[in-house]
Amino acid sequence: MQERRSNQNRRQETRRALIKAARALFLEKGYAATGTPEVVARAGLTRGALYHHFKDKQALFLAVVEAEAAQIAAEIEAGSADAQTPLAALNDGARAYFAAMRAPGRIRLMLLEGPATLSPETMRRIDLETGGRELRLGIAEALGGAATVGRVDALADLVSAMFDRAALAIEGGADAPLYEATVRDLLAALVGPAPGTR
Amino acid sequence: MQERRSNQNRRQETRRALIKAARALFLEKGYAATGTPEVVARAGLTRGALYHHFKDKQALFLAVVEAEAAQIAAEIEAGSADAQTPLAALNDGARAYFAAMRAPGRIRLMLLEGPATLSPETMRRIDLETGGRELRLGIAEALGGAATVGRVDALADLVSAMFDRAALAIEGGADAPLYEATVRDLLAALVGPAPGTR
DNA sequence: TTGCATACATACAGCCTGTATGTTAATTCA
DNA sequence: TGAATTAACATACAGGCTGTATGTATGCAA
Repeated sequence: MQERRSNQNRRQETRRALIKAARALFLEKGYAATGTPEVVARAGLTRGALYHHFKDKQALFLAVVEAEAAQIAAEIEAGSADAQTPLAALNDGARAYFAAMRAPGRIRLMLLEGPATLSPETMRRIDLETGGRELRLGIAEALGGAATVGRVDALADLVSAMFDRAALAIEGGADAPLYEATVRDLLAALVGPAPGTR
Repeated sequence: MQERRSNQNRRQETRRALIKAARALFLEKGYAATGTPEVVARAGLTRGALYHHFKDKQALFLAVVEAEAAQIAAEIEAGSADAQTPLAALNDGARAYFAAMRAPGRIRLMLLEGPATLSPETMRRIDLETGGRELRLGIAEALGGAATVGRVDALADLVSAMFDRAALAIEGGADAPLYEATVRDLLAALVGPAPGTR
């Protein structure tokens, strides 16, 4: 009664099982507190399989973070698809981002351990490959082409930092509506110092 | 030929030696890559001494981070002491902060591993106990009492996040003048949407 | 000076990571 | 089709690190 599986399928399934198990544990206990023996036990495999598919524990962590980033990006896109104006899209995106970041463990994974363990550059790359473009485009559009590319990038980076900090503060028990409103106001002030936003 | 030292002095000196050695290694190689054997070797002590003075490796790390925060706060205060207006003080403070963060390893220590290893709440507490008040006061003053306390806190937090991200980006090779200018403009827009800043 | 507490040093147990080696199943190729 | 090769794992091992338990000497207090 042996299951007959192609190597390709086998490989794919094993990788997924490892990433899934690791994701659950990294979200629950964090990177350092999660041992590879625990991961493979949960996946019903052995450490041999893990180190066959991933160079080291960090590579597994990277795979988990990339998958999570894609998931978060999808949630944000779903939440900001039908906005009328660029500013509205930014606001909807911000709301969706905060909602997505409420998932347990995500903040530690994506905002704390990710940068510390993988490097900010890696996180930035992942962000740009997944959801970060949206923000950059939104800001560029909202600024109406009145800014250089470099400036848009810098602004998007700084705004993204504010989003992250707001999410962090909210998880830490801060006044969520206050932070979200403050972010909204900053966005409005930043993007269009013209209309009567105040 | 025995040195005759009081227990109080002995204790103080040992603690300092441990923190100094740990600081050097944490700055150079990071928290996870630094082992306690290496720390005590550098300090000319043994692990027994370390675990006598600190509950665990994290407690030593906390001591290092607190000391470093105090040092950074001092550098910032020295660099922004003689500003004329609140906005000028904020700008000088920002400049001094960026300068302070250029010290090798500081960004990893204070912005990456600190939050990840100790928790953002702890880092926030340390920040408020050392340099963070300055920023809050500066923003409150610049806003001219037109905002609630909670709002000032949130704003200060978000602005501080921008500072951090800018420092991070600059260390990562980003265009430093561009980032610093963008931060300055954001500060100006935030504080006084009145003057002809553009 | 006698007894206790403090400041360390030494020794040990447990865990974890990464690698080396072994085994089985799939794929390739003659 | 069947032998050889390689991929996909499992098992076993070495080294290092953390935290604790235990031992020792020195300061301190009565």
